[in-house]
Order: sequence, then structure tokens, then C-alpha cells
Amino acid sequence: MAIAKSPALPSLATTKGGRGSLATQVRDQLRTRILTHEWNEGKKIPSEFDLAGQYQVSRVTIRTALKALEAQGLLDIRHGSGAYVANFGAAIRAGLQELRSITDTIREMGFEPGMTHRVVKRRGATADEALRLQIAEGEPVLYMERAILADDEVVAYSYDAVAIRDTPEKSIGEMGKGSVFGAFAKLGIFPVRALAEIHAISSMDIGWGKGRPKSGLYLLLKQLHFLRDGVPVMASDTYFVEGRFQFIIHRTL
Amino acid sequence: MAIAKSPALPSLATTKGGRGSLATQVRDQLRTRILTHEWNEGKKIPSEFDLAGQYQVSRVTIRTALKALEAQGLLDIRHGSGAYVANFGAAIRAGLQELRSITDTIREMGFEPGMTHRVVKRRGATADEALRLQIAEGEPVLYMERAILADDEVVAYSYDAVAIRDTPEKSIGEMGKGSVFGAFAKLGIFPVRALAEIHAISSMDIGWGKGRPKSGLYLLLKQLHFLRDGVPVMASDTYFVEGRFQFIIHRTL
DNA sequence: AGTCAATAGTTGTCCTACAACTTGATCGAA
DNA sequence: TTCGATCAAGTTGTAGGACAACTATTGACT
Repeated sequence: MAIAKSPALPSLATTKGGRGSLATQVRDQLRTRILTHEWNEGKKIPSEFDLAGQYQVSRVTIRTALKALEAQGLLDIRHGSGAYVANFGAAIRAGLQELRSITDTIREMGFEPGMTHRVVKRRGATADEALRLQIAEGEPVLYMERAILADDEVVAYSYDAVAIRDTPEKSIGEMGKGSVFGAFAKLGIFPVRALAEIHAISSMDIGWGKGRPKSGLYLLLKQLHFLRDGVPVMASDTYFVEGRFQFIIHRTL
Repeated sequence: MAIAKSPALPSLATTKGGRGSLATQVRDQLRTRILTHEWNEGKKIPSEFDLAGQYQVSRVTIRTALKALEAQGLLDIRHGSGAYVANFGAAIRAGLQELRSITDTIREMGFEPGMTHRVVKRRGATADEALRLQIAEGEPVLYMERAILADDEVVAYSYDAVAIRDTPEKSIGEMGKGSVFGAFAKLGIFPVRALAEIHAISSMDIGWGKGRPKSGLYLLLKQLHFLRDGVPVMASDTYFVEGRFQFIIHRTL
């Protein structure tokens, strides 16, 4: 039962000046250790006491991290026995219930993500956009039409509207290029949740270009992204080509 | 700052002999207090210290409960400030990321749930079912074909296969009648998670009866329900009629 | 072999104390 | 007044120690 700080573990506070609470940092590190299969699925991970020793934090902090991972479905904590790795690692990472960028998800699925922009412009909000973004009609939004690719094949067409509000002009340009969430992060804007509505759509009016599917069958993900305090920042309608993208949801109590 | 146990609160241990840990009981009670709008959306709830006094438990227990609710997206806890009610109560309850029976969801949406059984029989597992349920091909399963109604209108057709395993014969009959999960509960079987796959389907071969939609457009929810230890117990393919049932997902980090 | 009791290990809860952060009030200077 | 800094009170985050409740294994006994 020797307690020694494993030198292989990246230290906590020093990694990046501390981005979030201690428990959050520990949670993220344990998360990657689980997802990289450091412990086999179904296997017991070290006790809270041991982990506290490894990370040099209190048992409270470890417990908070473990509970969070249990809530995400990655762990199964049993009173008096221990914490066990659930056997759904990959599915959870790809699950819709986790808010992550489509690009990242595609990359983790082993494909090469890509994106082509058809429309990127600043214009007044439509009635529908104004309603969803809780702004006045006609107020400026950044409107985009993009095709999302995986290994050069179109997997989805996305129609997005970002509320401008106080966004400086120069930063708006960046969104039209790389990752939208990357641009958000630079501005200190962090959407922490999204409300998504799912529909089955059969239409020939969706999409463009030669990669456009003939079936016309799509899964529409109608999303609204929110900040911590509940302010909506982006409304996006993404049409996923049926069959080319796996939609998984991990449901828990 | 007077700490008095509110007499309106149901006591914890006495309610039902204690179904789960203290923190879980507190979580459930706080959850209903939130969903019944005891505190307005966006408003601050009492401090951990106050709640500990109300429920006569330690601050640790309250913290555990609050953290769980935060993970579910019902609360927003801010360091140094307090815990605030998120403005997504209804959406979260109806959200797919929460594992609840369709019947309950329909009822909470204000409709009268119903169900008609077309097929209820015990037969050997098909190759696909055997694979999903992790049993041998031909082993007995309870197979059902049901139509799910809301206010006497068909919202979905479901094709389900339940792994029999040690289930006593008489209990199998009950599943064919009322709620499947109700029958599970009586047997002490509690599915705690499900992995769902979503597809858009356009087909005229789905469904039956005169309520069958003409469009032939469905959202297929292909589910597999698991026990705590990862044993699959039920595989169900549910075809939701596009437009008649709102599919929402609450996505969080 | 089978049953039961003891035991060590693990998670759940409690207590106390303090650190870190947020918010509003207070006060002083421009 | 108006702005800004400072302060104080309130709240969440982390620490450490202690014990209760539960699990799984071992070992003794029948």
C-alpha cells in the first residue's frame, strides 16, 4: 500500500495555470486514463485513498471527480466494493449527450474531418433566428452554410446563425474559417450546453454540390447553444446524411 | 439564519425504508422541488449550509446531491456565489439522455398514454437479437410488437426482445400486459442505462392498423438496455412517427 | 463439501477548519 | 457626483480525520 506520486502523471496545477477546479482537472485526467484503456473494462480502478495519494489531493476531491465520471456513465461505483470501469467508453465519447464539436467527434472516430463554406456573411436575424437567439429581429448575426466532411465525403450540411452581440468585428472573420468553437474560446465564450431537437427529413432541397446524396434522407439536428447563465449564442440546423454518421445516445437514470 | 427543519419536507429514511444512499434520496427530493418550480428558473437556491439544516444531513451529503443535479443539467453551481436553477427543466425531463419509459414521458407531456399489443410470444432469439443480448442463438426471448399511443393517436411502433434468462414463467406474462419496466421492477431487475442509435427511416412496411401514417417517415430508436454490471436485458427497435413525438436531447460538457 | 463468523478493504457520511471566490457595501479621491 | 479601490460577509471548494455501512475473502467449524 505504498503511496508514491507516480511520475508518469502530469501534474495538476502546473499544466496550464489551472483551468477549472481541482476536482475538474482530476476528473479530466482520470477520464483520459479510462478512455485510453489504462484499466480494462469492467475492472476495478484504484481506491479513492490510493488515487488521493497519486494526485496528492484530498479524498473529497477524488470523490467529486469519480462521482462526475459516474454521472457521465464511465464508472460504476459500488458501496463497499470499489469503482469499476463501465464497458461503454467509445459509445459515450461519440454520444450525442456530450457536447462536443462535430469535427472532434469525426476525428476521434478515425476519419479526417473537413469543411467547405458556401455562405459566410453578416446579416440581420430572421424572425425564427431572433426568437431562438432571444434578440430583436434584424439584429446582426453571422450566418453560415457549411458542408461537413469525413474523409472527403459529405456527412452533413449545416445552416448556422451566431448572435453577434458584443463580438469584436475582427473575431467574426475567424469563425468563417476554422472551428466555430475555437473562435468562441478565444473570445472567452464557452457554450456549456445545447438543446437539440431531432427530426427525420426527406427532401431534395437540402445540401449542394456533387456529394449531395440521392436518397434525400436526413437526420436534422436542430440545436441551440447556451452559455452558463442561459444566454443563447448560436442556433444551428444540421442535416446529417442518413447512414454516414452514427448517432448514439447514452441514456442514464 | 435560523436553522429549522421545515415540516413540509418528507422525511428521508422513513419514506420507504431508504431506497438508496442518503445523497440519492436528497437528490431526488431536491430534483422534484426544482421541477415543481419551488424556485424560479435562474434563481438561487438555499446555500449548502441551509439545505444541510433543512434535511438534517451533513454538508457533504448535500454537496453530493447538488453535484449530481448539476451533472444532469438542472443546476448551475458557481464558486463563491451559489447554486442556480437552470432554465431547462421541462426539456431535461423530456430529454432522451434521461432513461425513462416512453409511457411516463408521454404522460408528463400532458397526453394520455396507451398501448396496443399485436404480438406477444416466447420464441428463440434471432441471430441479431442473440448478438445484441449476448446470448446464444435460439435461446428463449420474449418478443413483442406494440403500438404506443398518445391520446389515442399512434406515436410509435415498437419491436422488442427481452432476454428471459432466469425470469420465472409467470412474470413473463405480466410484461405482455402493462409496463415492461414495471414488470422488471417487481423482479428486482433495474436497467440503469441504455445505448440508443438513431436513424431516419422512410418505409411503408413499418406499423399496422388504420392509424398508420401515410408519409412512412420515422425516427428509429434502436436501443439496448443494460443492468449496472453491463448485462444486456432488452433490445428494442422503436419507430417514432416523424412529427408526432418531440425528440429532445440535452447536451452538456 | 458446506455453513458461518471474523476480517480487511472500500465507499458513504459526518465534523471542523480554512482557502478561494463573488457580491454588495463603504469610503475616499478626482 | 462619479469613479475606483478597499473591505466584509456570504458561498462554494478543498483538506484531514474519524467512524458507519457495506462487500468480498479467508478461515474455522460442523
